[in-house]
Amino acid sequence: MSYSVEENFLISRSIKPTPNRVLVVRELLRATHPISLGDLEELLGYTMDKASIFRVLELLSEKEVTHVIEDGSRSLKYELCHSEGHHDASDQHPHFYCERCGTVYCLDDVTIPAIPLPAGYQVKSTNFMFKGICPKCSEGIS
Amino acid sequence: MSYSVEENFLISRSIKPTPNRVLVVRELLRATHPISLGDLEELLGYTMDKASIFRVLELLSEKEVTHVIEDGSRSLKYELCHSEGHHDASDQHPHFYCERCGTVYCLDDVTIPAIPLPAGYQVKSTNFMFKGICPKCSEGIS
DNA sequence: GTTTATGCAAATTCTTTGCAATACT
DNA sequence: AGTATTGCAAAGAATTTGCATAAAC
Repeated sequence: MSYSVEENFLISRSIKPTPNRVLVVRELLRATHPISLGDLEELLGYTMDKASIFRVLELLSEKEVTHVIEDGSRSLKYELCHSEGHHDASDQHPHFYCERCGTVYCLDDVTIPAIPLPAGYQVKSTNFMFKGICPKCSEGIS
Repeated sequence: MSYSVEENFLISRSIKPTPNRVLVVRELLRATHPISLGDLEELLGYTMDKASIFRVLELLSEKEVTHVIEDGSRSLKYELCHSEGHHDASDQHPHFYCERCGTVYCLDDVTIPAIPLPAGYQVKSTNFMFKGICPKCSEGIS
């Protein structure tokens, strides 16, 4: 008996793969953009209660498996970290929020140079957001 | 008859200085950190309705006189732009959100190097946030 | 049998709007 | 008079919690 991709994903991060967690992780793995709790409800066909989705996302964030993205819309968006298990420099790619279509793009290829802060600030995480119009909306395609 | 600092501030930005606007701007000018609508209510001794505060903040944001800061707390925070009238590079200083005391620091002295994005992204504004523990909380002073 | 996970309902919190009353020009 | 501003009340929207049931171990 073998595990599914989602189960492996969870087990490798020391999280018990319950049915709801598997479903949520499946959507997060599929997603090409950060998605909100409401997006997940919709993607799952409103078969899972939002409190349950909330608790899965809460757990994934606690375990540092997801990033939480604030993009200026009212709702938080989530995406899986690229690194395994912990936030690190490779996760600190910036995001781009399209003010027209609302999509959040992960600018994976954009590296943020090291930015020295004044003494005393202990940085745990970063959130770099660009806002404007995305390529698709610029072209009028989307 | 001369104008107050707050009135001058508003007039120079083509905003009519009503009593509420003057009071809100006074607090924003005094503030050393970005503050929320709730903070303003408290600072004003709950003499101004939150809907009124909201509309002043809305107007100031429309006129690009304030920045809106998302720091991971549930509430938006506001600060006056440093430049006059328009967002520009000098406003793009990063912020630091202290996860312990909730304070948002403006890292004015920290300059973000120019970060080239892939073709097609039209950047209108940026929001760079560091999160962690601030110097005061690190020392156990605050 | 105890712990963990889930769904339902509702509470919380923050933001935003409708509308009547007031103030300004 | 007519427009703009304000306060009060309530609506909206998203997040979070309490609790009872169901599942897992």
